[in-house]
Amino acid sequence: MQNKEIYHQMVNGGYKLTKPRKLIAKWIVGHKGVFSALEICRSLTDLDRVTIYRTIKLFCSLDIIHTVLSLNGEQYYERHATRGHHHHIVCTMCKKSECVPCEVPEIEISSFKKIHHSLVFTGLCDKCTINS
Amino acid sequence: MQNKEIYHQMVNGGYKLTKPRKLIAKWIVGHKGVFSALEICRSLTDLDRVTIYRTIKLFCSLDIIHTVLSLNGEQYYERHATRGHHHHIVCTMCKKSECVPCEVPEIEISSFKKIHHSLVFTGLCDKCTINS
DNA sequence: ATCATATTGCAAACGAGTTGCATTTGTCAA
DNA sequence: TTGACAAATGCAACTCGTTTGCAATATGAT
Repeated sequence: MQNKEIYHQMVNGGYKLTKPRKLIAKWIVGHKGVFSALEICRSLTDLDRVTIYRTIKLFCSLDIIHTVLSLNGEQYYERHATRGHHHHIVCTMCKKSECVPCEVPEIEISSFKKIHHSLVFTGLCDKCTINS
Repeated sequence: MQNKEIYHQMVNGGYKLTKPRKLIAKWIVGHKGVFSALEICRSLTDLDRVTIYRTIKLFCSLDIIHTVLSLNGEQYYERHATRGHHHHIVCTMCKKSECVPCEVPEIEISSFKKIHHSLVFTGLCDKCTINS
C-alpha cells in the first residue's frame, strides 16, 4: 500500500493526517504518470480547489511528488520515483504523450547542489503527422 | 545588423513592418538570453501588452524566436540559434540561472516526428546552499 | 472528552495571457 | 503623391490557473 508510505511522510513531517490529504494521497498513488492540480480538482469534486493546491505544495515540500516543467502555463506534477526516473514526449497537436527513458547524463556544476532535471520532448505523433 | 534580418523575415512572411514590431525586434536583438513577454512590457512601456503578446506569437510562428519551457507559469522565449542550443540551470530558491551545454542524446521514436526537447536543471546555487 | 491549533473552505484577489471591437497605420495601386 | 483598404494597434473587459485572508471546522495531544 503506497499511500501508507505517504501518510508516514506526512506524520514524520509533523503534519496532520486529514481526510482531504488522505484522499489526495490515494488519488496520486492510483494515478499513473504526470498530473495537474486541476485533474485532481476534476476528480475529487468534494474538495475545495484551495485545499488541493495547498496539499500539492505540501507534498512537494515533503518530496512525495515533484514538479514537472509545464508546456502551457499549467503546472504538472509526478509521484517521486514512480516506475523509475523517465521523461515524456508530448504531441504538440493532440497532446497525446508517451514515456521515454532518461538518458540525460548527470551534470556536475560546482556552484549548484541537489541538481534535478525536468525534460520534455515534443513532436508530432503518427496520426498528427499524417493530418498536417 | 540582426534586426534587418528579422524585418526581412516579417516582409517575406507577408506581414507589415510596423513601429511596434520594429521596436520589439530591436529589443530582442539587443537582449542576451532568455526573456519573457513581461520583460518586454516593462522595457517598452509605450506599447500595449496585447501588441507585445501578439508580436511574440508572430515571431514564434516565423521562427524568429522560440519558446523555452516555463518553471513558474510564465512563458519564456529565446532568439533562435543564439549561441547554439543549450539549457539552463535555475536555483530553486533565488531563481538565479546559468547556461548549461546540451548533452541530451537525439532520440528516435518511430511514431513521433519533428522531435524537440526542453530541459531545465534545478538546484541550489552556492549562496542558497549556505543559507539553507 | 476537552482544548489548542493546524487545516479547511469560502470569497475575493491575483498575475499572465486572450478576445472583441473601434481606431489608426502601413502598403500598394492609381 | 495621394487615397483606399486591409492589417495591425490599443483599449476595456475577460479568461484561466493559482493564491491570500479569514472565519469555521477537525485533528490529535492531554
